[in-house]
Amino acid sequence: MGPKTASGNLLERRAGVALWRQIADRIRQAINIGEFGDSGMMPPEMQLAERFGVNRHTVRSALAALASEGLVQAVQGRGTMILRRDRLSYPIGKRTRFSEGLQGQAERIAFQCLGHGRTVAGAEIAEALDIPPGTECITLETLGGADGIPLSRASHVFPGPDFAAIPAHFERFGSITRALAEVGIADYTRLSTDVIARHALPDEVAELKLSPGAILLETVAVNADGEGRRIQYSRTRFAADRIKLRIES
Amino acid sequence: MGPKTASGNLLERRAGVALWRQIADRIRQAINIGEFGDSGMMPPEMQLAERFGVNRHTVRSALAALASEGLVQAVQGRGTMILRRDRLSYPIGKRTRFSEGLQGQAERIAFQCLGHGRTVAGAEIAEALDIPPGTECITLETLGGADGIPLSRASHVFPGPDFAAIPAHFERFGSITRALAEVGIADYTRLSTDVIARHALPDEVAELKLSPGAILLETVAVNADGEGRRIQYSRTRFAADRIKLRIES
DNA sequence: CGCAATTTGTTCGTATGTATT
DNA sequence: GAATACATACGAACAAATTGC
Repeated sequence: MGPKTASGNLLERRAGVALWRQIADRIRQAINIGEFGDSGMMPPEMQLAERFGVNRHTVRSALAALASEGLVQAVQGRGTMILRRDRLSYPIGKRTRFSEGLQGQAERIAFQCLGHGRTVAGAEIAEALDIPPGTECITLETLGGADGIPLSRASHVFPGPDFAAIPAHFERFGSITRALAEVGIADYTRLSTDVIARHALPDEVAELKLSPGAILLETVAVNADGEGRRIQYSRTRFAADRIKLRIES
Repeated sequence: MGPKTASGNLLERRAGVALWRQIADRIRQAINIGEFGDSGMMPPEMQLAERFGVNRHTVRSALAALASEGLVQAVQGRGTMILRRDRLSYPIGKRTRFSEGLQGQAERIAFQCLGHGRTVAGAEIAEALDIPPGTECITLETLGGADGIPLSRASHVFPGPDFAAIPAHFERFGSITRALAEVGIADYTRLSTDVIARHALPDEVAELKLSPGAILLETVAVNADGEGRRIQYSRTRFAADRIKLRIES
Protein backbone atom coordinates (compact mmCIF):
# COMPACT_ATOMS: atom_id res chain seq x y z
CA MET A 1 0.00 0.00 0.00
CA GLY A 2 1.43 3.36 -0.98
CA PRO A 3 1.11 6.58 0.96
CA LYS A 4 -2.39 8.03 1.14
CA THR A 5 -2.71 11.33 -0.60
CA ALA A 6 -6.40 11.07 -1.35
CA SER A 7 -8.12 14.42 -1.08
CA GLY A 8 -10.17 14.94 2.04
CA ASN A 9 -8.07 12.59 4.10
CA LEU A 10 -5.84 14.62 6.39
CA LEU A 11 -3.93 11.58 7.58
CA GLU A 12 -0.48 11.23 6.12
CA ARG A 13 1.81 8.34 6.50
CA ARG A 14 5.50 9.09 6.51
CA ALA A 15 4.79 12.61 7.73
CA GLY A 16 7.13 12.42 10.68
CA VAL A 17 4.25 11.85 13.07
CA ALA A 18 3.01 8.35 13.76
CA LEU A 19 -0.43 7.54 12.39
CA TRP A 20 -1.82 6.59 15.78
CA ARG A 21 -0.78 9.99 17.17
CA GLN A 22 -2.57 11.82 14.37
CA ILE A 23 -5.64 9.70 14.98
CA ALA A 24 -5.48 10.33 18.73
CA ASP A 25 -5.45 14.07 18.03
CA ARG A 26 -8.44 13.85 15.73
CA ILE A 27 -10.40 11.72 18.17
CA ARG A 28 -9.60 14.17 20.95
CA GLN A 29 -10.93 17.05 18.88
CA ALA A 30 -14.00 15.04 17.90
CA ILE A 31 -14.74 14.32 21.57
CA ASN A 32 -14.26 17.96 22.53
CA ILE A 33 -16.71 19.35 20.02
CA GLY A 34 -19.21 16.71 21.10
CA GLU A 35 -19.19 14.82 17.83
CA PHE A 36 -19.97 11.52 19.55
CA GLY A 37 -23.07 12.86 21.26
CA ASP A 38 -23.99 12.96 24.92
CA SER A 39 -24.22 9.18 25.32
CA GLY A 40 -20.71 9.17 26.76
CA MET A 41 -19.68 6.24 24.57
CA MET A 42 -17.24 6.09 21.71
CA PRO A 43 -18.09 4.24 18.50
CA PRO A 44 -16.63 0.70 18.34
CA GLU A 45 -12.99 0.37 17.38
CA MET A 46 -13.87 -1.20 14.03
CA GLN A 47 -16.07 1.76 13.09
CA LEU A 48 -13.32 4.21 13.98
CA ALA A 49 -10.82 2.14 12.02
CA GLU A 50 -13.09 2.27 8.99
CA ARG A 51 -13.71 5.99 9.40
CA PHE A 52 -10.01 6.80 9.49
CA GLY A 53 -9.06 4.13 6.96
CA VAL A 54 -6.60 2.31 9.23
CA ASN A 55 -6.25 -0.99 10.96
CA ARG A 56 -8.02 -1.59 14.24
CA HIS A 57 -4.66 -1.88 15.99
CA THR A 58 -3.81 1.66 14.99
CA VAL A 59 -7.06 2.95 16.46
CA ARG A 60 -6.34 0.92 19.59
CA SER A 61 -2.96 2.63 19.97
CA ALA A 62 -4.65 6.00 19.71
CA LEU A 63 -7.33 5.07 22.24
CA ALA A 64 -4.67 3.72 24.61
CA ALA A 65 -2.97 7.10 24.50
CA LEU A 66 -6.25 8.90 25.21
CA ALA A 67 -6.97 6.45 28.03
CA SER A 68 -3.62 7.27 29.62
CA GLU A 69 -4.65 10.93 29.47
CA GLY A 70 -7.78 10.04 31.40
CA LEU A 71 -9.96 11.15 28.51
CA VAL A 72 -11.57 7.76 27.78
CA GLN A 73 -11.80 4.36 29.42
CA ALA A 74 -12.35 1.07 27.62
CA VAL A 75 -14.27 -1.84 29.17
CA GLN A 76 -14.12 -5.24 27.57
CA GLY A 77 -17.41 -6.23 26.01
CA ARG A 78 -19.06 -2.89 26.67
CA GLY A 79 -17.16 -0.33 24.69
CA THR A 80 -15.09 2.76 25.32
CA MET A 81 -16.51 5.45 27.57
CA ILE A 82 -15.75 9.15 27.33
CA LEU A 83 -14.73 10.22 30.83
CA ARG A 84 -13.86 13.85 30.38
CA ARG A 85 -14.49 16.43 27.78
CA ASP A 86 -12.26 19.47 27.58
CA ARG A 87 -14.46 22.13 26.16
CA LEU A 88 -13.10 24.22 23.35
CA SER A 89 -11.56 27.34 24.82
CA TYR A 90 -12.81 30.64 23.48
CA PRO A 91 -10.42 33.46 24.45
CA ILE A 92 -11.81 36.85 25.47
CA GLY A 93 -9.75 39.98 25.76
CA LYS A 94 -8.94 43.31 24.20
CA ARG A 95 -8.00 41.59 20.95
CA THR A 96 -10.86 39.11 20.75
CA ARG A 97 -11.74 38.28 17.18
CA PHE A 98 -15.08 36.63 16.68
CA SER A 99 -14.05 34.28 13.91
CA GLU A 100 -10.56 33.44 15.14
CA GLY A 101 -11.11 32.41 18.72
CA LEU A 102 -11.24 28.68 18.10
CA GLN A 103 -8.52 28.26 15.50
CA GLY A 104 -6.30 25.25 16.09
CA GLN A 105 -8.61 23.48 18.49
CA ALA A 106 -10.75 21.76 15.89
CA GLU A 107 -10.79 20.99 12.20
CA ARG A 108 -12.96 22.81 9.72
CA ILE A 109 -14.13 25.76 11.77
CA ALA A 110 -16.68 27.71 9.76
CA PHE A 111 -19.08 30.59 10.17
CA GLN A 112 -22.19 31.08 8.10
CA CYS A 113 -24.66 33.87 7.68
CA LEU A 114 -28.19 32.98 8.76
CA GLY A 115 -29.65 36.30 7.73
CA HIS A 116 -29.31 40.05 7.91
CA GLY A 117 -31.41 43.18 7.93
CA ARG A 118 -32.01 46.52 9.55
CA THR A 119 -33.50 47.64 12.85
CA VAL A 120 -33.77 50.75 14.90
CA ALA A 121 -31.69 50.83 18.05
CA GLY A 122 -33.58 50.25 21.29
CA ALA A 123 -32.50 51.65 24.63
CA GLU A 124 -29.92 48.97 25.44
CA ILE A 125 -28.20 48.91 22.06
CA ALA A 126 -28.31 52.70 21.76
CA GLU A 127 -26.52 53.05 25.07
CA ALA A 128 -23.96 50.37 24.25
CA LEU A 129 -23.17 51.84 20.84
CA ASP A 130 -23.40 55.42 22.07
CA ILE A 131 -25.96 56.47 19.46
CA PRO A 132 -29.38 58.10 19.78
CA PRO A 133 -32.22 55.62 20.31
CA GLY A 134 -34.04 55.07 17.05
CA THR A 135 -30.92 55.18 14.88
CA GLU A 136 -31.14 52.74 12.02
CA CYS A 137 -28.69 49.85 12.38
CA ILE A 138 -27.46 46.91 10.32
CA THR A 139 -28.02 43.44 11.78
CA LEU A 140 -26.28 40.19 11.02
CA GLU A 141 -27.19 36.72 12.31
CA THR A 142 -24.46 34.11 12.31
CA LEU A 143 -23.87 30.49 13.19
CA GLY A 144 -20.43 29.15 14.01
CA GLY A 145 -19.33 25.54 14.30
CA ALA A 146 -16.64 22.95 13.86
CA ASP A 147 -16.93 19.84 11.70
CA GLY A 148 -20.63 20.44 11.33
CA ILE A 149 -21.26 20.73 15.09
CA PRO A 150 -22.82 24.12 15.96
CA LEU A 151 -20.95 25.99 18.66
CA SER A 152 -22.20 29.56 18.65
CA ARG A 153 -25.17 31.58 17.50
CA ALA A 154 -24.61 35.30 17.36
CA SER A 155 -26.60 38.44 16.63
CA HIS A 156 -24.54 41.43 15.58
CA VAL A 157 -25.60 45.05 15.35
CA PHE A 158 -23.62 47.73 13.52
CA PRO A 159 -24.48 51.42 13.95
CA GLY A 160 -25.75 53.17 10.89
CA PRO A 161 -25.83 52.68 7.13
CA ASP A 162 -22.03 52.97 6.77
CA PHE A 163 -22.01 49.29 7.62
CA ALA A 164 -24.65 48.23 5.12
CA ALA A 165 -22.11 46.20 3.17
CA ILE A 166 -21.02 44.13 6.19
CA PRO A 167 -23.41 41.20 5.62
CA ALA A 168 -22.32 40.79 2.00
CA HIS A 169 -18.64 40.88 2.97
CA PHE A 170 -19.25 38.41 5.76
CA GLU A 171 -21.01 36.01 3.46
CA ARG A 172 -18.06 36.18 1.13
CA PHE A 173 -15.22 35.84 3.67
CA GLY A 174 -16.87 34.16 6.66
CA SER A 175 -15.15 36.64 8.94
CA ILE A 176 -16.37 39.77 10.65
CA THR A 177 -12.85 41.09 11.08
CA ARG A 178 -12.40 40.84 7.34
CA ALA A 179 -15.80 42.37 6.63
CA LEU A 180 -14.97 45.34 8.86
CA ALA A 181 -11.66 45.76 7.08
CA GLU A 182 -13.54 45.94 3.77
CA VAL A 183 -15.55 48.91 5.01
CA GLY A 184 -12.42 50.68 6.20
CA ILE A 185 -12.01 49.55 9.80
CA ALA A 186 -8.54 48.05 9.88
CA ASP A 187 -8.39 47.51 13.61
CA TYR A 188 -10.71 47.36 16.58
CA THR A 189 -10.69 46.40 20.24
CA ARG A 190 -13.21 44.91 22.59
CA LEU A 191 -14.43 47.35 25.22
CA SER A 192 -16.45 45.03 27.41
CA THR A 193 -17.97 41.60 27.60
CA ASP A 194 -20.87 40.58 29.83
CA VAL A 195 -21.36 36.90 30.51
CA ILE A 196 -24.48 35.19 31.77
CA ALA A 197 -25.62 31.59 31.78
CA ARG A 198 -29.20 30.46 31.19
CA HIS A 199 -31.31 27.69 29.75
CA ALA A 200 -31.67 27.56 25.99
CA LEU A 201 -34.99 28.55 24.47
CA PRO A 202 -36.68 26.08 22.12
CA ASP A 203 -35.53 27.77 18.92
CA GLU A 204 -31.99 28.04 20.27
CA VAL A 205 -32.10 24.32 21.02
CA ALA A 206 -33.01 23.74 17.38
CA GLU A 207 -30.46 26.12 15.88
CA LEU A 208 -27.54 24.85 17.97
CA LYS A 209 -28.67 21.21 17.84
CA LEU A 210 -28.75 20.94 21.62
CA SER A 211 -30.61 18.53 23.82
CA PRO A 212 -33.67 20.02 25.57
CA GLY A 213 -32.81 21.78 28.80
CA ALA A 214 -29.30 22.53 27.59
CA ILE A 215 -27.36 25.50 28.95
CA LEU A 216 -26.09 28.52 27.06
CA LEU A 217 -23.23 30.87 27.84
CA GLU A 218 -24.44 34.21 26.52
CA THR A 219 -21.97 37.02 25.98
CA VAL A 220 -22.78 40.62 25.14
CA ALA A 221 -19.78 42.38 23.67
CA VAL A 222 -19.06 45.91 22.46
CA ASN A 223 -16.24 46.68 20.05
CA ALA A 224 -14.74 50.06 19.21
CA ASP A 225 -12.39 51.26 16.49
CA GLY A 226 -9.03 52.92 17.01
CA GLU A 227 -10.61 56.28 17.85
CA GLY A 228 -12.95 54.78 20.42
CA ARG A 229 -16.04 54.93 18.21
CA ARG A 230 -18.38 52.03 18.98
CA ILE A 231 -18.71 49.95 15.85
CA GLN A 232 -20.24 46.65 16.91
CA TYR A 233 -22.63 45.17 19.45
CA SER A 234 -22.78 41.39 19.52
CA ARG A 235 -24.86 38.96 21.53
CA THR A 236 -23.41 35.47 21.23
CA ARG A 237 -24.93 32.28 22.59
CA PHE A 238 -22.44 29.44 23.07
CA ALA A 239 -23.40 25.82 23.70
CA ALA A 240 -22.15 25.64 27.28
CA ASP A 241 -21.27 21.96 27.16
CA ARG A 242 -18.97 22.50 24.18
CA ILE A 243 -17.28 25.79 25.03
CA LYS A 244 -15.47 27.47 27.87
CA LEU A 245 -14.49 31.12 27.91
CA ARG A 246 -10.94 32.07 28.80
CA ILE A 247 -10.07 35.54 30.02
CA GLU A 248 -6.38 36.37 29.99
CA SER A 249 -5.66 39.53 31.87
CA MET B 1 -42.57 60.04 63.61
CA GLY B 2 -39.17 61.69 63.88
CA PRO B 3 -36.22 61.15 61.61
CA LYS B 4 -34.96 57.55 61.69
CA THR B 5 -31.43 57.20 62.89
CA ALA B 6 -31.87 53.78 64.42
CA SER B 7 -28.88 51.54 63.88
CA GLY B 8 -29.37 48.92 61.17
CA ASN B 9 -31.80 51.03 59.20
CA LEU B 10 -30.00 52.70 56.34
CA LEU B 11 -32.90 54.98 55.44
CA GLU B 12 -32.41 58.59 56.33
CA ARG B 13 -34.90 61.38 56.04
CA ARG B 14 -33.54 64.82 55.19
CA ALA B 15 -30.43 63.24 53.67
CA GLY B 16 -30.73 65.13 50.43
CA VAL B 17 -32.31 62.12 48.70
CA ALA B 18 -36.03 61.57 48.81
CA LEU B 19 -37.15 58.61 50.86
CA TRP B 20 -38.95 57.01 47.93
CA ARG B 21 -35.73 57.09 45.91
CA GLN B 22 -33.81 55.36 48.67
CA ILE B 23 -36.53 52.75 48.91
CA ALA B 24 -36.59 52.29 45.16
CA ASP B 25 -32.84 51.61 45.26
CA ARG B 26 -33.21 49.06 48.02
CA ILE B 27 -36.09 47.29 46.28
CA ARG B 28 -34.08 47.19 43.08
CA GLN B 29 -31.19 45.57 44.91
CA ALA B 30 -33.52 43.13 46.65
CA ILE B 31 -35.02 42.09 43.30
CA ASN B 32 -31.61 41.67 41.77
CA ILE B 33 -30.26 39.32 44.41
CA GLY B 34 -33.45 37.29 44.18
CA GLU B 35 -34.72 38.14 47.63
CA PHE B 36 -38.35 37.84 46.54
CA GLY B 37 -37.90 34.31 45.18
CA ASP B 38 -38.58 32.94 41.72
CA SER B 39 -42.34 33.43 41.91
CA GLY B 40 -42.01 36.65 39.93
CA MET B 41 -44.25 38.54 42.32
CA MET B 42 -43.44 41.34 44.75
CA PRO B 43 -44.84 41.29 48.29
CA PRO B 44 -47.95 43.48 48.76
CA GLU B 45 -47.35 47.20 49.13
CA MET B 46 -48.45 47.14 52.77
CA GLN B 47 -45.81 44.55 53.64
CA LEU B 48 -43.12 46.57 51.94
CA ALA B 49 -44.29 49.70 53.76
CA GLU B 50 -44.01 47.90 57.06
CA ARG B 51 -40.60 46.48 56.26
CA PHE B 52 -39.15 49.88 55.45
CA GLY B 53 -41.07 51.68 58.15
CA VAL B 54 -42.75 54.15 55.81
CA ASN B 55 -46.19 54.96 54.56
CA ARG B 56 -47.67 52.88 51.77
CA HIS B 57 -47.71 55.96 49.52
CA THR B 58 -43.94 56.23 49.80
CA VAL B 59 -43.60 52.62 48.68
CA ARG B 60 -45.99 53.33 45.82
CA SER B 61 -43.79 56.18 44.64
CA ALA B 62 -40.81 53.87 44.70
CA LEU B 63 -42.67 51.14 42.79
CA ALA B 64 -43.88 53.68 40.26
CA ALA B 65 -40.28 54.62 39.57
CA LEU B 66 -39.31 50.99 39.16
CA ALA B 67 -42.30 50.43 36.87
CA SER B 68 -41.15 53.28 34.63
CA GLU B 69 -37.78 51.54 34.42
CA GLY B 70 -39.55 48.43 33.20
CA LEU B 71 -38.40 46.47 36.21
CA VAL B 72 -41.82 45.74 37.66
CA GLN B 73 -45.44 46.02 36.60
CA ALA B 74 -48.39 46.51 38.93
CA VAL B 75 -51.78 45.02 38.12
CA GLN B 76 -54.81 46.12 40.08
CA GLY B 77 -56.14 43.35 42.27
CA ARG B 78 -53.31 40.92 41.48
CA GLY B 79 -50.16 42.51 42.78
CA THR B 80 -46.87 43.72 41.39
CA MET B 81 -44.99 41.45 39.01
CA ILE B 82 -41.23 41.41 38.61
CA LEU B 83 -40.60 41.71 34.89
CA ARG B 84 -36.86 41.84 34.65
CA ARG B 85 -34.05 41.04 36.98
CA ASP B 86 -30.66 42.63 36.38
CA ARG B 87 -28.18 40.20 37.77
CA LEU B 88 -25.48 41.53 40.01
CA SER B 89 -22.44 42.30 37.93
CA TYR B 90 -19.21 40.67 39.02
CA PRO B 91 -16.23 42.38 37.33
CA ILE B 92 -13.30 40.31 36.10
CA GLY B 93 -9.96 41.73 35.09
CA LYS B 94 -6.34 42.12 36.05
CA ARG B 95 -7.34 43.78 39.31
CA THR B 96 -10.18 41.46 40.27
CA ARG B 97 -10.57 41.22 44.04
CA PHE B 98 -12.62 38.28 45.24
CA SER B 99 -14.33 40.06 48.10
CA GLU B 100 -14.80 43.44 46.48
CA GLY B 101 -16.45 42.58 43.18
CA LEU B 102 -19.99 43.21 44.30
CA GLN B 103 -19.58 46.30 46.48
CA GLY B 104 -22.22 48.92 45.90
CA GLN B 105 -24.71 46.68 44.15
CA ALA B 106 -26.31 45.24 47.25
CA GLU B 107 -26.51 45.81 50.98
CA ARG B 108 -24.71 43.69 53.53
CA ILE B 109 -22.32 41.77 51.32
CA ALA B 110 -20.52 39.20 53.42
CA PHE B 111 -18.15 36.30 53.03
CA GLN B 112 -17.84 33.48 55.48
CA CYS B 113 -15.44 30.62 55.91
CA LEU B 114 -17.02 27.20 55.51
CA GLY B 115 -13.85 25.32 56.34
CA HIS B 116 -10.17 24.98 55.60
CA GLY B 117 -7.45 22.36 55.51
CA ARG B 118 -4.54 20.96 53.57
CA THR B 119 -4.19 18.91 50.42
CA VAL B 120 -1.51 17.82 48.07
CA ALA B 121 -1.62 19.43 44.64
CA GLY B 122 -2.98 17.26 41.85
CA ALA B 123 -1.95 17.62 38.24
CA GLU B 124 -4.29 20.51 37.39
CA ILE B 125 -3.56 22.66 40.42
CA ALA B 126 0.16 21.90 40.24
CA GLU B 127 0.28 23.16 36.66
CA ALA B 128 -1.81 26.22 37.43
CA LEU B 129 0.28 27.20 40.45
CA ASP B 130 3.55 26.16 38.81
CA ILE B 131 4.57 23.82 41.63
CA PRO B 132 5.58 20.12 41.62
CA PRO B 133 2.62 17.74 41.88
CA GLY B 134 2.31 16.49 45.41
CA THR B 135 3.25 19.80 47.05
CA GLU B 136 1.27 20.40 50.21
CA CYS B 137 -1.21 23.27 49.86
CA ILE B 138 -3.56 25.26 52.06
CA THR B 139 -7.26 25.13 51.18
CA LEU B 140 -10.06 27.51 52.07
CA GLU B 141 -13.78 27.06 51.41
CA THR B 142 -15.90 30.19 51.32
CA LEU B 143 -19.49 31.26 50.82
CA GLY B 144 -20.38 34.75 49.68
CA GLY B 145 -23.77 36.39 49.67
CA ALA B 146 -25.82 39.55 50.02
CA ASP B 147 -28.56 40.10 52.58
CA GLY B 148 -28.52 36.42 53.45
CA ILE B 149 -28.93 35.27 49.83
CA PRO B 150 -26.00 33.05 48.80
CA LEU B 151 -24.29 34.19 45.63
CA SER B 152 -20.99 32.35 45.35
CA ARG B 153 -19.30 29.25 46.69
CA ALA B 154 -15.56 29.17 46.24
CA SER B 155 -12.68 26.78 46.86
CA HIS B 156 -9.28 28.40 47.17
CA VAL B 157 -5.87 26.73 47.08
CA PHE B 158 -2.66 28.42 48.21
CA PRO B 159 0.73 26.88 47.44
CA GLY B 160 2.74 25.71 50.41
CA PRO B 161 2.83 26.22 54.16
CA ASP B 162 3.77 29.91 53.87
CA PHE B 163 0.04 30.49 53.52
CA ALA B 164 -1.02 28.43 56.52
CA ALA B 165 -2.30 31.54 58.31
CA ILE B 166 -4.61 32.57 55.47
CA PRO B 167 -7.76 30.83 56.78
CA ALA B 168 -7.43 32.45 60.21
CA HIS B 169 -6.91 35.89 58.68
CA PHE B 170 -9.86 35.37 56.35
CA GLU B 171 -12.13 34.39 59.22
CA ARG B 172 -11.12 37.54 61.00
CA PHE B 173 -11.41 40.03 58.13
CA GLY B 174 -13.75 38.33 55.67
CA SER B 175 -11.43 39.28 52.84
CA ILE B 176 -8.83 37.29 50.95
CA THR B 177 -7.06 40.44 49.80
CA ARG B 178 -6.64 41.43 53.42
CA ALA B 179 -5.58 37.91 54.45
CA LEU B 180 -2.92 37.90 51.74
CA ALA B 181 -1.68 41.28 52.92
CA GLU B 182 -1.29 39.86 56.42
CA VAL B 183 1.10 37.21 55.11
CA GLY B 184 3.15 39.76 53.23
CA ILE B 185 1.53 39.91 49.81
CA ALA B 186 0.60 43.53 49.39
CA ASP B 187 -0.50 43.31 45.78
CA TYR B 188 -1.47 40.69 43.26
CA THR B 189 -2.98 40.41 39.80
CA ARG B 190 -5.21 37.91 38.08
CA LEU B 191 -3.43 35.93 35.39
CA SER B 192 -6.35 34.08 33.85
CA THR B 193 -9.97 33.18 34.36
CA ASP B 194 -11.74 30.24 32.76
CA VAL B 195 -15.53 30.34 32.65
CA ILE B 196 -17.88 27.43 32.12
CA ALA B 197 -21.58 26.95 32.77
CA ARG B 198 -23.12 23.74 34.04
CA HIS B 199 -25.93 22.33 36.14
CA ALA B 200 -25.52 22.51 39.90
CA LEU B 201 -24.81 19.28 41.76
CA PRO B 202 -27.13 18.35 44.64
CA ASP B 203 -24.81 19.61 47.38
CA GLU B 204 -24.22 22.85 45.49
CA VAL B 205 -27.99 23.29 45.26
CA ALA B 206 -28.13 22.98 49.04
CA GLU B 207 -25.18 25.26 49.80
CA LEU B 208 -26.31 28.05 47.46
CA LYS B 209 -30.01 27.57 48.25
CA LEU B 210 -30.88 27.04 44.58
CA SER B 211 -33.84 25.33 43.02
CA PRO B 212 -33.09 21.87 41.61
CA GLY B 213 -31.73 21.97 38.08
CA ALA B 214 -30.31 25.44 38.61
CA ILE B 215 -27.34 26.67 36.60
CA LEU B 216 -23.92 27.64 37.86
CA LEU B 217 -21.31 29.92 36.36
CA GLU B 218 -18.03 28.34 37.39
CA THR B 219 -14.81 30.32 37.17
CA VAL B 220 -11.30 29.00 37.65
CA ALA B 221 -8.87 31.80 38.39
CA VAL B 222 -5.13 32.02 38.99
CA ASN B 223 -3.56 34.97 40.81
CA ALA B 224 0.10 35.93 40.96
CA ASP B 225 2.07 38.38 43.09
CA GLY B 226 4.16 41.27 41.82
CA GLU B 227 7.05 39.02 40.83
CA GLY B 228 4.80 36.67 38.87
CA ARG B 229 4.79 33.92 41.48
CA ARG B 230 1.48 32.06 41.50
CA ILE B 231 -0.10 32.53 44.88
CA GLN B 232 -3.73 31.48 44.52
CA TYR B 233 -5.94 29.09 42.59
CA SER B 234 -9.67 29.59 43.04
CA ARG B 235 -12.69 27.75 41.72
CA THR B 236 -15.82 29.81 42.24
CA ARG B 237 -19.36 28.73 41.57
CA PHE B 238 -21.85 31.57 41.08
CA ALA B 239 -25.62 31.17 41.07
CA ALA B 240 -26.16 31.93 37.40
CA ASP B 241 -29.59 33.49 37.85
CA ARG B 242 -28.24 36.01 40.35
CA ILE B 243 -24.89 36.96 38.83
CA LYS B 244 -23.40 38.08 35.57
CA LEU B 245 -19.71 38.40 34.88
CA ARG B 246 -18.36 41.58 33.35
CA ILE B 247 -15.03 41.65 31.56
CA GLU B 248 -13.60 45.10 30.91
CA SER B 249 -10.66 45.00 28.56
C1' DC C 1 -31.38 -19.76 32.32
C1' DG C 2 -28.94 -20.38 27.78
C1' DC C 3 -27.61 -18.44 23.35
C1' DA C 4 -26.09 -15.28 19.88
C1' DA C 5 -24.32 -10.82 18.74
C1' DT C 6 -21.33 -7.24 19.82
C1' DT C 7 -17.15 -5.32 21.50
C1' DT C 8 -12.72 -5.08 23.67
C1' DG C 9 -8.33 -7.73 24.81
C1' DT C 10 -4.53 -10.74 23.35
C1' DT C 11 -1.33 -13.14 20.51
C1' DC C 12 0.51 -14.68 16.67
C1' DG C 13 2.90 -13.35 11.98
C1' DT C 14 4.62 -10.10 8.37
C1' DA C 15 6.34 -5.92 6.42
C1' DT C 16 8.33 -1.34 6.45
C1' DG C 17 10.43 2.92 7.88
C1' DT C 18 13.79 5.27 11.19
C1' DA C 19 17.63 5.80 14.14
C1' DT C 20 21.86 4.02 16.10
C1' DT C 21 26.03 1.64 16.05
C1' DG D 1 27.46 1.47 3.66
C1' DA D 2 25.95 -2.56 6.57
C1' DA D 3 24.09 -4.46 10.61
C1' DT D 4 21.20 -3.87 14.27
C1' DA D 5 17.48 -2.40 17.19
C1' DC D 6 13.22 -0.15 17.64
C1' DA D 7 8.82 1.81 16.52
C1' DT D 8 5.07 1.64 13.37
C1' DA D 9 1.41 -0.49 10.62
C1' DC D 10 -1.48 -4.27 8.75
C1' DG D 11 -3.91 -8.88 8.84
C1' DA D 12 -5.95 -12.86 10.95
C1' DA D 13 -7.57 -15.47 14.55
C1' DC D 14 -9.20 -16.34 19.05
C1' DA D 15 -10.32 -15.25 24.05
C1' DA D 16 -13.11 -12.75 27.39
C1' DA D 17 -16.70 -9.73 28.87
C1' DT D 18 -21.15 -7.54 28.16
C1' DT D 19 -25.76 -7.03 26.35
C1' DG D 20 -30.24 -8.27 24.53
C1' DC D 21 -33.46 -11.79 23.42
